[in-house]
Amino acid sequence: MASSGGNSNFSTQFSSNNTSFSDLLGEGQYPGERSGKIRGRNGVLDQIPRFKSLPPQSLPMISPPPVSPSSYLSIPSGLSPSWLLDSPAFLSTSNEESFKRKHEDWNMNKPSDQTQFSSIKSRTESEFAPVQTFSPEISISQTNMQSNSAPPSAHIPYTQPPQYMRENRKSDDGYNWRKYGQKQVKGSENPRSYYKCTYPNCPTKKKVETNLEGCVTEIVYKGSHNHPKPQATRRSSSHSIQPHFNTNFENPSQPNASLGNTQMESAATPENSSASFGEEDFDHQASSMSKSEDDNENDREAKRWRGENENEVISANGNRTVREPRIVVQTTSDIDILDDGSYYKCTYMGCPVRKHVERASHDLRAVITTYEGKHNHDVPAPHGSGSYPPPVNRAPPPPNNGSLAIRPLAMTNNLNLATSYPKSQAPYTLEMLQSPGSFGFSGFGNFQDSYMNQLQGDNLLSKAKEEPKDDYFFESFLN
DNA sequence: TAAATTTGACCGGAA
DNA sequence: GTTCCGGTCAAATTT
Repeated sequence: MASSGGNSNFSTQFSSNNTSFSDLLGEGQYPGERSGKIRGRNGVLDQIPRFKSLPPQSLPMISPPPVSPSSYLSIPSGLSPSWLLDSPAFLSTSNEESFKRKHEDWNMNKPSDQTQFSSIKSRTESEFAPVQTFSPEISISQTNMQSNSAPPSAHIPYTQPPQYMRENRKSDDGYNWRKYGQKQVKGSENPRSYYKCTYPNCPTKKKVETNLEGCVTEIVYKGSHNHPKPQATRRSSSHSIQPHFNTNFENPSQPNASLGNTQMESAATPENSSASFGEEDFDHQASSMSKSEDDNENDREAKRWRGENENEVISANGNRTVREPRIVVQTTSDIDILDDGSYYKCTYMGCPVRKHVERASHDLRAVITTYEGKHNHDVPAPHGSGSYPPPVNRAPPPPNNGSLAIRPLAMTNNLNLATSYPKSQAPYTLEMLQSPGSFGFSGFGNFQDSYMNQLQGDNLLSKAKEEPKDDYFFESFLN
């Protein structure tokens, strides 16, 4: 996916510096890597985190702290990116010393008044730590941003400072997970991590597969929690606030489906409803949405206890695979749908499809999506999947082995295809659902209808509502 | 010292 | 019976 592009950007931008890699590595230690010794899976990875600690000197304005704020921060609506850029923590520093100082500032110098930024800062430290804790779309977007102007920020795989991992133990799904194993699955370059719910006697497990960039590509849940979600999920004092630039199309009423934490499982767990507006600072911003959020939260909580979740799919063997809330951002021409006023058009070259999304007058949560034309191409391939623009004739999806897993559309680096495509042209992830044996209960057709209805309902409402903001947000960064 | 992660080894099911 | 491979265990490591 973005690995090719991202890495190439990485190397390109990096080599463009006169500073050698080793110079940049210097004596600096990776924040959080106290010993300076990185236990990597291979030599390359061993070096990566060091680079993360020392941004190239010629990096532009957003000289990334352990993690590039632009990468990990989700900025709430109403919070201008330029405001962030103007904030002290975003002031450029060009050497290690200043970088460290800045990082310390982030850690130490809390503003006297708990501003929005302080909340963001706190969030950044604790949850947007240098881990790949975001939706793959974000990663891709990040890559795209890099390709345009942004620095080769911290979006580098694998190596997480352990203390950050600690903080990530409790993912944003609200449950506590303990990693008990990791495997390199054959046939996939993506390592798979195994987690258990730490709640006593809770049998729930999950497998989290991440790509080489550390982005979660698949999460499979096994079993159900036999306990309520631990408290203090939504109002986490330690994590302060989670100001998210919400593009959670799956749950439009969630202003803040949290990203971050355990890899990006937070955004991908069944309880991605763990919207985490926590601090007063953001309450007012969230207030307009909080009620519906709470209502939905209650509903989701009820579903949780019934073993239901609007974002999950239950396979024949009982596994639950969770659709991740899409964080989809348009940053380059590598998009499939462009905002065209209240209209959207497919960006595939020569594709005439346009869609019109309008809000239903009788129900503000419903939208009416009208497609004009028909796609003359297949679903765009994931970024870095080998070819882009997407080939018209793409290899069929891998066979479903019964453990139904909907791979995040994340890799697609575009608008959520599931929501972008007319029902008849749903991406293969949905087609997978239809494959014989891939689903173990009857009435799947209804499920799919429901699923699609949801996608074309709630999600599109959100999308229609959020896309322009996404554009504006990143354009603000790029300009 | 406790708690959590890492990672090589082991186990068991499937081919 | 053998091999492969996913899943799990548990000692070592880290913080």
